[in-house]
Amino acid sequence: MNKHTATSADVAALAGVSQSTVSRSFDPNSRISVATRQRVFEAAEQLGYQINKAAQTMIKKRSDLVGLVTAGLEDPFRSEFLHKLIIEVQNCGLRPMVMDVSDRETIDEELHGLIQYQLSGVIITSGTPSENIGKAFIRHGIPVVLVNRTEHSDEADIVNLDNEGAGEMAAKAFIESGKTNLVVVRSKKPSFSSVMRVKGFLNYLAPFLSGDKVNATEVLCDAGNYDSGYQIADKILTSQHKPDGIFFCMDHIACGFLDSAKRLVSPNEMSAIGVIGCDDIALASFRAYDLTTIRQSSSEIARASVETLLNRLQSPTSAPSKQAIPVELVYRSTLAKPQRTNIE
Amino acid sequence: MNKHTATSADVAALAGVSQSTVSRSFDPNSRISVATRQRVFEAAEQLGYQINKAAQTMIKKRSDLVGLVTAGLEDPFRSEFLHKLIIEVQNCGLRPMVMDVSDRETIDEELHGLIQYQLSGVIITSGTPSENIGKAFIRHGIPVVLVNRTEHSDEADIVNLDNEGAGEMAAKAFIESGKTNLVVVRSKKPSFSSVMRVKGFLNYLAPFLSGDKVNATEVLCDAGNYDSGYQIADKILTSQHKPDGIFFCMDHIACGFLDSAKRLVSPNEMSAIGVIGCDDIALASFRAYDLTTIRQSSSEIARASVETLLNRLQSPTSAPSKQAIPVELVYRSTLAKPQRTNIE
DNA sequence: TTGTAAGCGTTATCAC
DNA sequence: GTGATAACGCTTACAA
Repeated sequence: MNKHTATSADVAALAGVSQSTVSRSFDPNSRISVATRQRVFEAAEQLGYQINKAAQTMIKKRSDLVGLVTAGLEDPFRSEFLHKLIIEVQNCGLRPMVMDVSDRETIDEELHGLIQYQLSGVIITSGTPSENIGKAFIRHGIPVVLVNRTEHSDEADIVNLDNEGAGEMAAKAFIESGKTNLVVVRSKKPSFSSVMRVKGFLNYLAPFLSGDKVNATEVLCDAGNYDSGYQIADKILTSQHKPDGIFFCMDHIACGFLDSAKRLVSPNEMSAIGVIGCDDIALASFRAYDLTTIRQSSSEIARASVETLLNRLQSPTSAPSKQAIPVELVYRSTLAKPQRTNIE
Repeated sequence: MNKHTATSADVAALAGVSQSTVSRSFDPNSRISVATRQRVFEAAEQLGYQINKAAQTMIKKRSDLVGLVTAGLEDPFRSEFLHKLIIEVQNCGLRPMVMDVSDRETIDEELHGLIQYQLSGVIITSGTPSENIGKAFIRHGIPVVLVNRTEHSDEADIVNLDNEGAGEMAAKAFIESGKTNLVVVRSKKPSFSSVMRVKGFLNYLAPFLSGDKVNATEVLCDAGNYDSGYQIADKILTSQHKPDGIFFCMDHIACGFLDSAKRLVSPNEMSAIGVIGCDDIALASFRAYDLTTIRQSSSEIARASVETLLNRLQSPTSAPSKQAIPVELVYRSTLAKPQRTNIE
């Protein structure tokens, strides 16, 4: 019907009130007589009026958009995490604006462009963007939450998984199961998570290694995906010194390995080799794999990330927070839960 | 340094030009002397100036945001598709604002809220939103692209997969392989894609069915996921009349079925049963499954969807378009490519 | 090519 | 509780 979209002035005219009264009617905190608000709402309804967010943003100097910076969405864990983030952001009345920075030359430049949108905040879940870009946001008054990216920042809030704890947990599980010849596999390209996971793994093992009873090797595969796991199996299973416990920094790599292993060693032999993955993606629980793994709760991180952002919006000047979300060992068939522990 | 974010006026002051000259300098279509533009850019750089999108949107009456309406992101095909959409939207200088409408009571109401953002367009990939909501967008001048949702709309542009073609293709492959006792499995809850896939499957089979040589049964499983496929295997493989060809409307269901089948029938027996999935998600090519399937190119649909939107933005009044993206049969080990066809 | 000035549709600050 | 009125930062005629 109406050529142009209705504005608050149109509503005001129809309701027979001033434009500012219309504005107030849509603000729950404004005290307005019930009758007036009622009349305004009816007029608004009739005209199909919707607040113009651009105008609102201009005056409030803040939109209700939250930037979600991601990369590598082909990794199911990341994509699951993004999904959870989207839900969480929505649930608190904000709008997720997603930015994928995979394979981008000019990441920092493009990210800089987000400043134009007067975002309520930015949640950075990719390792790619430089440190500087976070600072640029903060300089423009846009809160930044760094997820699983770094140990420390004196400006941005931090939410991490307990990556190191995950590594330790895997190492502990192997030791408790009496495994002595251990391998830890991560992608060649170092990511914050994988490096910390390996670190935790080796740290836990350190005292055992010196006793010479246990040894541990770090193996690098090409990438963090199924195919790399498939390939790396040759290297691991045909070595002279076959391991009896393998920790993969990502479930996907572990699954590739498991499929590949079926060609290389007998089921019987394979059953003697403990395998632990990391993330607990959906695939890990499929019967074809039934992978023992360290569960990272994507919902928990998402919840914590958004909560952190909301806290920051409430108290913009408080000191940056930092938290690590705990992880959990899920026993499945690739490493059975030991009946009794071998160590105390 | 500067307390407040720099505006074009600040830049103008520093560059010694008028505010409108600054504005023009950032518009590639404006003709401005090289020297002036240079001077403006330097001043902008120095002040860390960024265009304020809210102000820009207000005057242009259109933001560069595109609404991506999704649901069921736990389905890997959907999540992969969303990923591709995000990339495509980014690549044409627009910004994806994602809205997940899964498990939402008040979908239409919430979607209505998107009107507030002066979106450049909305791409609806979920079946949940009602027809009306699309009309509401269009009434407000926001172009709508419907993806895999419906056969017809006289206002919105449509991009579909060739779902019916996919079903036909599967049926044809079975017939060519000499399979005669066929089953088609879809999720209990009807979705546009699965219903059309089944329709295509049965349509192609119709002439053979009447000859009584071939028969086909439709089986419903609980949901469109791995577990439902796992469960449905019992029903299918323990029936008196075991099928020799099964078409699953989603790869995920097929994979669950395949894992479950390993418990129920011997590998030898299983090798006589042809299985075809649909979508060609990453999982389908894993060695554990190596599933013959109908590939739907998520990149292609994403590309087509965004292209459709851009076309619409260029010519707002042209008649709504409709296209179907072709699909492709990928032979893997669950149904081998026949050497010669049995029919002409 | 550049400057001046008039909006765009809200919210916020005053009066009343 | 309500109504004027002044921003907010940009684009775009219109003038020069």
